[in-house]
Amino acid sequence: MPNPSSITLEDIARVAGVSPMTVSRVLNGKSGVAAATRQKVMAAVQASGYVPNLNARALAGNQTRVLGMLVPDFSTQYISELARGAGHAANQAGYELVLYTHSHAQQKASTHVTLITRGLLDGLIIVLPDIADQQLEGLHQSGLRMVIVDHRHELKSLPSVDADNYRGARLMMDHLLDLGHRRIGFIAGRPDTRASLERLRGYKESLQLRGIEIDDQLIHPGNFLQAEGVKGAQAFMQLDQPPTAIFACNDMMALGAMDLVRDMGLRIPEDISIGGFDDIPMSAHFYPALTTIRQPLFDMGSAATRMIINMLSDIENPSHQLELKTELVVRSSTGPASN
Amino acid sequence: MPNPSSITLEDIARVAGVSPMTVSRVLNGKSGVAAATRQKVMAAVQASGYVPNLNARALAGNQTRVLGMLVPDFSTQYISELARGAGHAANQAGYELVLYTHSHAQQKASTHVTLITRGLLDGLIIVLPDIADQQLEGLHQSGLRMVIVDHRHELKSLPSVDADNYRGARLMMDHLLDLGHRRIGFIAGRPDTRASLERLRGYKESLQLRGIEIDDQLIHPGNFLQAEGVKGAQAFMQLDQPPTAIFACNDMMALGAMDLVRDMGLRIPEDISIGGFDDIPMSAHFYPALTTIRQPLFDMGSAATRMIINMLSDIENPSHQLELKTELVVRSSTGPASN
DNA sequence: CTGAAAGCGCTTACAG
DNA sequence: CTGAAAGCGCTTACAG
Repeated sequence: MPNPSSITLEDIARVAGVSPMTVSRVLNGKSGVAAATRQKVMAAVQASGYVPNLNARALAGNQTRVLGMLVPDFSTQYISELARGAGHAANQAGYELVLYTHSHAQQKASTHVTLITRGLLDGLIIVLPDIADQQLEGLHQSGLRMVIVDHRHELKSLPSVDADNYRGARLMMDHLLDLGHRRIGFIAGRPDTRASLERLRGYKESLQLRGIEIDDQLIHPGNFLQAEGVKGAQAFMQLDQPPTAIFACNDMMALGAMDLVRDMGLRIPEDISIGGFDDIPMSAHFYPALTTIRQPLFDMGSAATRMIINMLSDIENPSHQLELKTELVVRSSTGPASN
Repeated sequence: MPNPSSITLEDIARVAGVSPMTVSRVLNGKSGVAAATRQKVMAAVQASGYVPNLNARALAGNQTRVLGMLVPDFSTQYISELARGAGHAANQAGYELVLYTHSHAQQKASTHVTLITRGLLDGLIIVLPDIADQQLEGLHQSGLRMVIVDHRHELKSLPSVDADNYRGARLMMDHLLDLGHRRIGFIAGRPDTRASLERLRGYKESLQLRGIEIDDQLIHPGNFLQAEGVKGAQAFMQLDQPPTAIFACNDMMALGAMDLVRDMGLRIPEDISIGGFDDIPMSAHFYPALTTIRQPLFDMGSAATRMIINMLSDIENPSHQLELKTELVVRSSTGPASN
């Protein structure tokens, strides 16, 4: 058996005694091939271990059947859950999913995106883009099939998938408020994300609805990273009147807040309650297990993939701006207000 | 400005008033082009936003300058650290790194690997392969540039990168033994990995060296997942004579063991010590912070990438089997034996 | 230092 | 139901 990677479609044609065209047809599952012919071709493919060259296929004008997912990094479970969902949906539909990041790249992000997309990918899922809206728009105009997960601002024109961040924040706040908390610290997320802004809006409106004044000292900037959770909690605990609860904009920052608070010798939730956002798998194993807002990450990933595949099939896709529900998951890090 | 994705090298040639050949030369940084010509071409490229078609480039016989990393899943920080390192080294050398998994794929893993590799990737890093050794060997024979990270068994012929797992296990055991522990439970990793076997060997030999008999009840099978850590710890704690320390084969299983032990109302490390392996970033934030063995994951990823790039450049690469050092990181989950 | 030709391995119209 | 031709956008020898 020769080296599979040097076998071409023409070789198969020769062995099967048909034209390359016919081999192409059976390989692509097209109709209009006699059963007997199909058999012969299949047999030759099986016997040789032939695998089509994706570059040639793509160049000849069709598609690669590989989808890309561009992520800010590989390090959080937020990303991995999204990727699991996207990968699952892609494979269901006969596509490959490939992940990449441009955090290290020297080139401008947009060039980078164009480069890898030109020919290699049929479509792209962009998670938490740190590319300017205008450039994204340009990419979209230029015909790149894409959907944004957790987009920046109000790109109403671009296909996107998000969770209902505002409502999620409201749920967490109502939970905390119902437990009697009145001073609640808020650690914000990356300020260039709509998700973060929406959660902040939920925080503020929840307070207002109960007639509680917003105290700017209780709002700390953040960036979704653990270390910022530590800093936020630290700032809060140095206040004359520290909060009795902290609502961190994601689970990793909640973890950071827990680290700090525990280092100070406080008990969770007896002395202070802590809530997160995301419900990454790990959060159930924090100590104490984290009360958080569940984003359907897996579903968001698969929904994004299905949207792209629909675009590829030119199927009309009415819901270009998908928003999935969030829900409160009560575990052990929140309890009645201590004072 | 026309749609960048429809501009070809020929368009640039026309605009710059040179032949396509010359454009190709400047794009690829080849010598033997007049400075003035180079300038003209560059200007045309800049103005148009031209980006080369990777498929055409690859098909024409060269390379894509994209490397792949095939991983069992995207969900653990063990993977993300490896990917960070690999991505960094790739970008340093002007390559892209793309991640993918075949866990959902219906097809046989090897077909899958061949498919995506045919044309799309210049080389492949395979992490914790669950592909039969023989098939890997076949892939290698067929000319695929690859390196295995954490390989299965004794594939001496394949390029690989590993940590010194045996020594790592010895370090943890010596630490525990020095703290006075005599009954130490061991939760094993995925049995088809060499890493797991080597750690088990380290466990056993450490005991023997101190003249402590090996008790099979204190060795529990595992698979590197959190849930298996829970089960292992559970089995140990039901013993007539439970261990005073547990050494889990990776950090995620150590986390599981911590979960269980705490649910039983035991204190860590006062009542029982727990040690892990990997030193994933999260482990410093477990409660209590985990004592573990550090694998240089980032470095392993970048070393693997550099090995592939060397192969691509036909640079002789003497050290085809790289083994990186492990070290003990003492934090708060281990302490003196309690009885 | 620069260019004309052939070809990489496929697929898309177009015939029959 | 099947095939001969042209072409996708590049690059590799080969000339000059």
